[in-house]
Amino acid sequence: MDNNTDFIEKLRSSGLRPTKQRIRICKLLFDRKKTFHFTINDLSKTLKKENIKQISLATIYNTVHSFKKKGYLKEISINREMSYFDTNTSDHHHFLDINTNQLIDLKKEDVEKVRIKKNLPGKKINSIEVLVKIENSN
Amino acid sequence: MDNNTDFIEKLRSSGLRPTKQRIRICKLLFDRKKTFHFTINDLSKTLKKENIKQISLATIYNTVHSFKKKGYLKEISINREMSYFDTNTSDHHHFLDINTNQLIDLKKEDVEKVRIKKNLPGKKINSIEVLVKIENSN
DNA sequence: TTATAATTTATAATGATTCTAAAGTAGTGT
DNA sequence: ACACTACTTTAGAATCATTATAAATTATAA
Ligand SMILES: [Mn+2]
Ligand SMILES: [Mn+2]
Ligand SMILES: [Zn+2]
Ligand SMILES: [Zn+2]
Repeated sequence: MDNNTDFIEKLRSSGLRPTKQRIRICKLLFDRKKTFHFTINDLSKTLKKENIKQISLATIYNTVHSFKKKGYLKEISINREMSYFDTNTSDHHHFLDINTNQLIDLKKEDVEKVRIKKNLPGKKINSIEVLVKIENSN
Repeated sequence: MDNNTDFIEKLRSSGLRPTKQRIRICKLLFDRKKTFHFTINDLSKTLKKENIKQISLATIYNTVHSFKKKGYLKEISINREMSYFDTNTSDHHHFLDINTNQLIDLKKEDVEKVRIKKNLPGKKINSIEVLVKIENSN
């Protein structure tokens, strides 16, 4: 369980001044036992519900993108309508439930290592992303 | 090499009236030896270059989405900024060259079958998409 | 040929994201 | 504590891809 000092350190270490807005965002994102997936819209609504004065959208976007750049968040883009951020920054794949639009982590051991047999001269692999769409089986 | 009659048949068989706009789009998309990837923007620019009277953007969007719904095109969404359509409607995966933003087909034999070991009760797999990002290796 | 429904088109609306520039704040040095 | 400066926040405007609208055009069938 992190405390403010940890967040301040986290922000500082990535070149961001610890403002109260950024610390509130840190609390929401990183003060948890488990990692999770969220959209900017989710985050913005949660921040609004916390009564206090609301944080401007621009600050939310800027902060989330800074965290992404610093590697504290990963972005999982599904399509033009759906983009999730992920507090799990390890290398992993996802289920996408197309009935609920929920993203679910696949652990390393849940997916057999993906082997690519094709190789393009002058190019190397940067990353491999697997998205498994699931639906109700009824 | 298809001819107009084939396109008219293709349109008819999917419940679309063969208008000259749709036939021009068919020609561009399907009158080729090899399948390819394109964006709406690519398609729109190509259509503009063909001197003749240009086709409205709304018609381009509507037609492409109809073809997608009918299964004549697949959509490969990379992120909010990049969405490709694919005239290769078979089940296949992709390289994305992050230096050029080019999408490249991976054939079935280029990717070892992806095995998912996790299983959620009440859910079944709808599709598995693998995106392999590549970059200059120099 | 005429009637009807489908289609095309120009244009407006939408909505997520980014930009702007004015007001506020954190860090630094005194 | 105070003042200075650079960084940050904010509301609102701008952007841009996509979708909606509704009037004019066209394909089809009687
Ligand atoms: Mn983004
Ligand atoms: Mn689409
Ligand atoms: Zn995840
Ligand atoms: Zn393809």
